[in-house]
Amino acid sequence: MTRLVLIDGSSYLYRAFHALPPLSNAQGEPTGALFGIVNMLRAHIKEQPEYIAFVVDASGPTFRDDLDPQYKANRPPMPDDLRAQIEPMMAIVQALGLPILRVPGVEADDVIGTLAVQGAAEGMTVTISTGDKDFAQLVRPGVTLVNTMSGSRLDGDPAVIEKFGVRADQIVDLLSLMGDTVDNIPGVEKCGPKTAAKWLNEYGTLDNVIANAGAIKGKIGDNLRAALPRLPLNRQLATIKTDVELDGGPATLALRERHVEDLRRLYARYGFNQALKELGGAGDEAAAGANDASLRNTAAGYARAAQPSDEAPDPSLSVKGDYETVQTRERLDAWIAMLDAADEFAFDTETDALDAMQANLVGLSFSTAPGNGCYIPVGHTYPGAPAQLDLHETLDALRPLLEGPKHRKLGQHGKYDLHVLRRHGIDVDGYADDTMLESFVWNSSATRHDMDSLAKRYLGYDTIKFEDVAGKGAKQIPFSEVAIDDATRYAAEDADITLRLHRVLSAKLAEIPTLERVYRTIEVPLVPVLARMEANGILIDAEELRRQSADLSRRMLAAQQKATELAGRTFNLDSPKQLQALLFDELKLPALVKTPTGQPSTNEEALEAIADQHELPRIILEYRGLAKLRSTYTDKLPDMINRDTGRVHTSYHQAGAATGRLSSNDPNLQNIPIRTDDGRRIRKAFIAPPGRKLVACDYSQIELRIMAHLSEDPALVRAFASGADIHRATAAEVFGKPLEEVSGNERRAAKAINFGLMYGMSAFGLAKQLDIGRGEAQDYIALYFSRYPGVRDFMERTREFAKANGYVETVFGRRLYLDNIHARNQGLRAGAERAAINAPMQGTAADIIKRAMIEIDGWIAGHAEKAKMLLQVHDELVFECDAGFVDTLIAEATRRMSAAAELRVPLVIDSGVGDNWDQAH
DNA sequence: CTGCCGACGTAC
DNA sequence: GACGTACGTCGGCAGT
Repeated sequence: MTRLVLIDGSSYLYRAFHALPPLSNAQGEPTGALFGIVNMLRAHIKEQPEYIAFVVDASGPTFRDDLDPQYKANRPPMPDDLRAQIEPMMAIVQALGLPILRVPGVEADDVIGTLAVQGAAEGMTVTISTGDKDFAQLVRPGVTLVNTMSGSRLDGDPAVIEKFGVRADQIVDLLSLMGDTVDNIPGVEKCGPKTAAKWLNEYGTLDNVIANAGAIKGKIGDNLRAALPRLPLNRQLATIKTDVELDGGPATLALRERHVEDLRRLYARYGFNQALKELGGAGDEAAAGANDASLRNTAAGYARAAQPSDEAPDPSLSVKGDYETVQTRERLDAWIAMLDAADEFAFDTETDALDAMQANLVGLSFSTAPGNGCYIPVGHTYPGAPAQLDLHETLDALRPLLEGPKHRKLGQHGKYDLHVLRRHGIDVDGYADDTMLESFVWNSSATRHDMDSLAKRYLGYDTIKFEDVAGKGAKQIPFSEVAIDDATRYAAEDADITLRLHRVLSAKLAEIPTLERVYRTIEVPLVPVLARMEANGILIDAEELRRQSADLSRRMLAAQQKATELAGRTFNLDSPKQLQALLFDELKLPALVKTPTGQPSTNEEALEAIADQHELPRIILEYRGLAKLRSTYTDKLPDMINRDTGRVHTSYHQAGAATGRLSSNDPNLQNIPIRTDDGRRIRKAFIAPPGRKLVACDYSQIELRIMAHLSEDPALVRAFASGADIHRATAAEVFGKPLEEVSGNERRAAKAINFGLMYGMSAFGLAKQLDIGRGEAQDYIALYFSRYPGVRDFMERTREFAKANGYVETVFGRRLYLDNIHARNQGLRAGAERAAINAPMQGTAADIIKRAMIEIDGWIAGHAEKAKMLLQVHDELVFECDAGFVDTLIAEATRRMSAAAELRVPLVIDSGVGDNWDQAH
């Protein structure tokens, strides 16, 4: 078979630049992207293809620019550090003997497409080497796609379908629907790969999707219809040409002799020592293809890496690793020696369950350098599983490394591993970096910070997925039953990739000192604090909840019977759809509120609006309230009690909310009811054990205080300084009367304005909130701004900052990027502006309480028997402590909470004590 | 039976 | 179109 390799130089250059750390040579010239490219090229040459070409874009416009002036219009200019690597790259490609193709007026994509089709037609085996997914459209018999950076390979329709959900011949249609933000091609709003694939699987082709656009329901259907005129153009832009006029065909692209002296000079200049070493046997073809020994887990590899004086290990971040399964005491000791010699290493644990408070350890993995890694199985139990090291012996041997602060430990979501290890007797110290948190601080707007997503985003690397080794759904097996070879590939890769990610992300954070500081002084120290709070858990009175459930059930049944009677038939009160049919079709009640999808809503507001016309809406509201409490709280919480501890252990998600807030899940203890009497009763079931008390300390009006601080509004700052009830003071200010003459209604209005402002509320929203006219609401707001002009200026400044910079920041420098701040879509843009106004306040509050938690945790460590921190609810901390320690705890905790930030207004803490959480308020 | 999404409602 | 940030439950539906 004759082989033809077509290398997409432009895509690799960009991807290598962004995936690799900003390396430089001894002269300070940037070499990161170059390094990735050279490794990729050497891998291809090693295969000795007969024909090969390195294809790059020529400068100047192409036919796509003629089709759409906006094409690639929002591409940022090439970074200088990347531009500087182009000439050296071309020189090395030349010296390696690769034909370079650069065709004016034609994009590299189209050159590659044309040559691929010609090559396949001539019977060649064609490999397209690229980092660009768009090329999947060219996969066909004889044409394979590879990405050496991620190791992925598409060699036929089954592989394409697995990756994209459609056949290769449908890829263009898929891309047309999705659009491409990088190339500035607008697709169907909200239509990603999943939706596009779904449509194509249903209708086959883009033309058929267009023909049936009327049949697609919902908002996404509207989006599709709105995009229809654009789609044919998208298809033209997305289609890679296969019929470009070229001077020569594939047969003119023979791999030439390499120029050893040039290579030697170039490799030396850019510090590619490994490649240089392989040149040693000049003319020896085998040497050129030898694997990079420093990346392999040979005994020699360990010895080299174990020498601190040795040069840094090969920093390639984009190759597949080579991993060892550690099954003997000798190999364990060898790894321990290597870990001990490293300043920092990445670790990961594998367990048999997702719940860190229940999971058993199945194995551990470690990595000390990109590409290396080991997996130490200690708990695989399937029939025929090979002998493994003893769990306790292994942990004891690793204990000095893990429990000492000497080595910097890196993890991805390490809080989980800290829990697992603690429950197996290892108290980790020196947990120094967490890639999930690095990613979160770097860009909190990104929704996913899991390792698979980060590897893809920052390394262009496709990781082995959990389901690849353990299956999914009903067929999923616990990790303890995964074959050890599979487990090693998966688990050691986790540690390896964590380490590589850290190299990339820590370099990024270092570029922005405020972010680095948020990460280093807030997020990283918070990890063990949260782990301790989660481990503490809170005691639940299950009997009390059962009684409440029974009471709720009784009242639900009564409501249900009444509802059936009123409706004249049975129906499911839990079904908005059935409710909608009953209320608006059968009973002909007016549908005054619509859901976001345009359906008549049956939500609280809608039912309240028609409650004076029929008895049923009121009954449904009654039922809803009861059902919510029972299903979400009184029935569920008793099930969440941990069998071993007898307590409920929530899990705090540290990278969950873009503003920097924590979130809580399994169960969510940050939304336990408090506003209604029925709901509030649930808090009576959160209790302290005999002889102990629950203490709750909360920041009084912290976000409004932050608004006063940020806006520097004199009247608002003065109001807080005076210690007055802030809503009353606002009412007095706005309505122009003494504090004591403010009516209840005026205070309520002022409170609504205060809160509404922080959320970017409009007059429309305020009117709805207060059930007043829109004009009246507008008057209130105008009056408010005339009294607090600093607040209006602050809001305007914040919007302007967001528009100019694309992000807003907290007092401590945490950033929130606002992707939609320049959106064409008015609704999206307005939403981003509201988020911009809210985030500095919500985010600063989050920073402050996190700082307080770290300080309090440090103090409480010396009193661990007497007091424990249990819960955080955004502006509140809940503790459990000995009855005789309450006063000390309140004094010490409130002092630290107040001192967590120096603002222009005081930070006031309210506190309460009780036998349960209700009393403690 | 499983997985996903919309609707709804709880918290701060 | 109109109030920011979360999470959990349920019904409904598509697919296995």
